[in-house]
Amino acid sequence: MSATKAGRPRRKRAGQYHHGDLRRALIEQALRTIDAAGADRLTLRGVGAALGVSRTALYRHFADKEALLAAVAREGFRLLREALLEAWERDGRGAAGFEAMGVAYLRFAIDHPSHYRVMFGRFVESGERDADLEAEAESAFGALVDALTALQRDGLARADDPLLQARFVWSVTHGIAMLVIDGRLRGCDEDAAALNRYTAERLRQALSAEPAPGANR
Amino acid sequence: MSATKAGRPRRKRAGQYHHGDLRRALIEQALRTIDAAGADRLTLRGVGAALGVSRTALYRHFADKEALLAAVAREGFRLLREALLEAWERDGRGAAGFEAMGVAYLRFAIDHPSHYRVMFGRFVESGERDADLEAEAESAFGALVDALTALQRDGLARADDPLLQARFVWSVTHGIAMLVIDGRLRGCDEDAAALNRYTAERLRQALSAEPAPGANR
DNA sequence: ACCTGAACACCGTTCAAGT
DNA sequence: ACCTGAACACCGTTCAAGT
Repeated sequence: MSATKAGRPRRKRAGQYHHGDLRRALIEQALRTIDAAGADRLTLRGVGAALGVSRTALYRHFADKEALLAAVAREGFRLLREALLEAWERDGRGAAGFEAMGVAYLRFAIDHPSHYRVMFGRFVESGERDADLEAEAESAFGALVDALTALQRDGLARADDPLLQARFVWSVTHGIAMLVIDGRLRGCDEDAAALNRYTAERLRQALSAEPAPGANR
Repeated sequence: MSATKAGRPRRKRAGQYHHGDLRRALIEQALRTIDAAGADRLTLRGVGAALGVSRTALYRHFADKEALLAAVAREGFRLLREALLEAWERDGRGAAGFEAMGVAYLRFAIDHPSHYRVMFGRFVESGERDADLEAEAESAFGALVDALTALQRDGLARADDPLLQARFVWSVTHGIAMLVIDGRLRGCDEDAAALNRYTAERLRQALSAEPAPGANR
């Protein structure tokens, strides 16, 4: 729109570095590359080139490649949390909403397998972890804890430690997500659907108030 | 011992390439590096140097770096399968043996987190997968299917499709393993132990023959 | 402040050449 | 057959210099 945007697109004008938020643009470009080709194929030089920016411009906003990946992972947990909350609330904050959360979780992993992989499996040996990333992951996990607490209040789930219960549920869901995006279920669609159905049943049984005989409480 | 081993250790003797099985040595060296520093830190040049061999010698035995990693992953599934079978048989091929398998699985993941990570999470975008690796992974999974089949025969588990049931159990265990080695459980030891205990209980409940009323079968 | 361009120390992989 | 050494096309990262 503005006159300063005119001129040859390949040519850099003096004083015209980059439009508004380069940091944001870097994250989004990295995410595009990761979704399209996987995190292994991500190069800082490629990200810069795609944005028409020098390959060292990135270092003004990120300490190194790991920091960029941490930002991408953080963005993933933010999107995941939003998807979980949306599903939970849309389907009535009850048993149906809880199952919808599970579906939304798997959908996220299946739709963005490379992004999902960056969110986990990083920082094994790094020792130090990004505090913001940690907080965002905890926040997404919190959506699950809150849902289970609500279910317990309404007598729809065993009255166990919600944190422990949430970790168990997360383990199951994360495990399925990994098996699916690793392609370890052969007849992909059908097998995955069957596993989802079976798991939902088993989870219902595992979390229901114990009906077994002999328990005095 | 032999006279040919004498001489300067840094100096290469003419005609003395490498002792017996270089392929095996390459896998084991790669595994050492991965266990010590993580798969990200693995370089082919480093592996060659550690073995006193040129950095291109590797290409006589592996097509590329990915192929070496596939061999390392395959070795992992072999070791995992052995650990699972050993636990299952040692503890009596029953309910106790089944729980021992779970413990052995988590022990493997915790003792070799980087190796465990290489076994999963690879080959997202590669398309083609190593057939031998696939077979070894299937074989390890088979140990779980066999155990569940035996439990069902003895009336110790619901009579569901063993394959589906095994996938569910694997998902849970894999999910926990990932949470633990990602360091997502804060008070590492204590929290992990509590989660293991809780999960074992929930799994018992989820796999027990359904005691719910109203079922006519 | 933010960005650039050259430079450095690495990679994986290829290939003609040695034994 | 198996291994070597030089070479190629890449990386991430640093840094003095520009505006």
